[in-house]
Amino acid sequence: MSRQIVTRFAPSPTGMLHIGGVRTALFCWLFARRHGGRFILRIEDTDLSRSTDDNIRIIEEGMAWCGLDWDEGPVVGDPSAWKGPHGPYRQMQRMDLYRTKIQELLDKGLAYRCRCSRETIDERRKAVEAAGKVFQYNRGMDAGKGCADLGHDASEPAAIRFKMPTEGDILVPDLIKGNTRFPADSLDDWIIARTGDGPGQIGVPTYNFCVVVDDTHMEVSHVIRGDDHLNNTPKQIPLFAAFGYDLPAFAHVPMILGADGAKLSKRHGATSITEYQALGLLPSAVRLALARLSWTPKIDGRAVESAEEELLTDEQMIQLFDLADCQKSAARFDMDKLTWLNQKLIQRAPWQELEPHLRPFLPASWDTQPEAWKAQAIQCTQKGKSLTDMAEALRFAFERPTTFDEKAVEKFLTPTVLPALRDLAALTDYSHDALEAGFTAILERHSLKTKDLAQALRVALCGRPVSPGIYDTLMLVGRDEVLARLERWL
RNA sequence: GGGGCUAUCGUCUAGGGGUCAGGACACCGCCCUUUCACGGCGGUAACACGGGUUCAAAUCCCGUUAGCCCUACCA
Repeated sequence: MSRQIVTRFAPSPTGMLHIGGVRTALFCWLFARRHGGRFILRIEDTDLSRSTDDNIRIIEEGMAWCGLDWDEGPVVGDPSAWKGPHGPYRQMQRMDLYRTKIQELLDKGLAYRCRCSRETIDERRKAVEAAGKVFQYNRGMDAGKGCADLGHDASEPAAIRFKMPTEGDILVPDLIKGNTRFPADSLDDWIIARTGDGPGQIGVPTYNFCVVVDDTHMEVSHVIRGDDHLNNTPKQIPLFAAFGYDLPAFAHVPMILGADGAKLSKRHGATSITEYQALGLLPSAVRLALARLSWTPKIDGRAVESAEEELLTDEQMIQLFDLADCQKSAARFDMDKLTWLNQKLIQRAPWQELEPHLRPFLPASWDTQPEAWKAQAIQCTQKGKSLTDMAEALRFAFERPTTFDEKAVEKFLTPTVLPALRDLAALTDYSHDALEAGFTAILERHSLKTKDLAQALRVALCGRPVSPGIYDTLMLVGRDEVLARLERWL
């Protein structure tokens, strides 16, 4: 009987929800969904000095906006509530478990109390480095100088260190990177719990300790995380062994770099998911773009081969997702590709589906418009690259222009078209067909080309020579308002 | 400094001994056109470097270089 597939995304609430984190979460989510498993959101808030409730909320909201729903994890807006059988899902609320497990290690002699102060360690580090060596606690030149063999009791505050193996290699099996060997002597006895507040107290455990305990107790089958954690894995593996835990499968996914190949940071533009939302991107486009960095979907064993095949739905992504088709190397973030994906997804979405995403970018009066009007407004602007483009393209429908493109006025609102404009005011039926028929008749009467009248109208109605199809423009503005806007030119 | 990961068009990538090294985005050109766009068609463009192994290397091996990660009582 095989274990159920369980993945988890375990962000630290020390800042915005980074786009790289979202990608990791997306892979975890896709993998869980692909295998009918469970996806856990766990908050790693053991860094007391940097974690905040605000940041936890930002993570939850960002995940929700991206459509990355979790089966187990915190309940949005209620710090003391959670869903799932393995809670709580905030590490600071799991201290009792950690302390029990640390005591267990202490009792078995697999960990020890360390009373070395930061100052003394700094001194020893300097000495070792002065000799041109690498400082490692209780290794090499530092061997025997620390607390490893002193058997300190709990009478004084102490940090807890884990006894790491000193010989051989530690093998890290990985579904993406393959097998990697780390020499045991490149790792030292690391701290699993910070110095406690007083004698007998065990302080807040550190990340590398909590992940091992939590991943096991939450029955995580596949640890999918950024490859910046690959180097942490050989520290964690002996800990799994010390507890007698089974090893989960590991999959370290490559980092996302900025366009210049450097670590993705603010100077590359948007890094937090909230910024992508504000840019007018569809969550589905963000998901696809992120998924396609370092992952090549294979359809019948063949990589996608056309623009059409690039446009995968969530269902297809879930169906196709396979860690074996993931790249080992880091990928640069490509805003152009995201923009293109966004445009294509906007184009093919039913207007009703687009409406809730578009609404935040439109004036409040949008809500009072009739459904048919909304449908038309959306459909005739669905060629835009983003929701913000669409909103901008619809401005004319909400506000009377206050300024006019001078060059355009000069070029299109010529004395020869004004009589045609006057005739147009006589049209009363604003259905598409009637407008077209009326238009054609007016053009013939005044020997004008479509372009002449259409452009003149655009400038008079919108202030600039750019708008949706001219009949759409007229219909969206509405007859009364068309007449009002035309008045100043006649 | 030590340890680890990585390396095909500008970008994301396919390809894993014999391919004209394929696709997508971007870019350029042409066409369509009531504006802006959309759309259609076509084009430019890559195996980091140096050694091996082999009849044959982008592909396998070694080295170099470069980038990234870890080396915290951060995660």
